[in-house]
Amino acid sequence: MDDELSRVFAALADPTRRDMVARLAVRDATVNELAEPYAVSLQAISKHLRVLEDAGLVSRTRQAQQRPVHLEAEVFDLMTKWIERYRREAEERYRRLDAVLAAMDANTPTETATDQERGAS
Amino acid sequence: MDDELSRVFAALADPTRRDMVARLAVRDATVNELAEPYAVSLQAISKHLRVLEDAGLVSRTRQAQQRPVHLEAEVFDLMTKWIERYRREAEERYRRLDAVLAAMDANTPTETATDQERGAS
DNA sequence: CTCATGTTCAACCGAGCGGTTGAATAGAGG
DNA sequence: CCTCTATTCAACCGCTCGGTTGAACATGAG
Repeated sequence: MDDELSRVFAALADPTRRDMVARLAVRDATVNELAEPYAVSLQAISKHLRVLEDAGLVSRTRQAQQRPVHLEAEVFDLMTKWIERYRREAEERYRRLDAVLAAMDANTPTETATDQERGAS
Repeated sequence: MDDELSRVFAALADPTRRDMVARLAVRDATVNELAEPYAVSLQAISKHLRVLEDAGLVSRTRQAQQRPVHLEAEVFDLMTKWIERYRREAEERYRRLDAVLAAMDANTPTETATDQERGAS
């Protein structure tokens, strides 16, 4: 299959699955309980859960005939780390550009501004 | 189409697109520059960029024949907010469970523990 | 054992995705 | 105008996805 990060992002790219995650954040639930609000078959929900499980977002135990679904918080960190890393870089770059523009505005527009930009990279 | 959050998650579910985002976090780039490292056609990269653009992750301007691609950091916040919200809920629930277990360990294991859990929900 | 409940497996279907190739468009430059 | 470069459009292909239905499996209860 694909790498874990891809699986996690793909799993959350579906509104039904995101909604299930949101509900599982409140409390564990069985497949039937999870399926109740949606106008799709139980099998479809079962498939969605498989996707979430493969992504490591949920785990399942057995309890009599039921299979309670539990949200695993750790995988979220993987995403958050990835996102935050590049968001920070992008924002830093944005601030740097702001500084450059401010410098260009303050000083005479010479090559100083572009030098600053290169030096910071 | 789907909602924005779905588009963003779906866009980042592809390793090539995530890699492009990573590189765009460092500096803007043209389609040709972006395509260079990958063993796929230029048209495939063009499609990937369309996906990223539709998700609001990148923007494009025109500069002579080139179309420089620029990473937009704001959309990352949308994801981060969604993720953090449910991660926090899940972790809080986990801590609560820990407390319950600790209480069960400390006191005589009566119905006190389960009462606490119900009361906290 | 039998039965009801809860869940999953299997096969199928239409839509969309990531990739291809070939042709078209946009703009700079001789 | 013609041409070269950069990029996109269009049609197609194989695969995966989200959904369906019908059958199978797992387990607790009578």
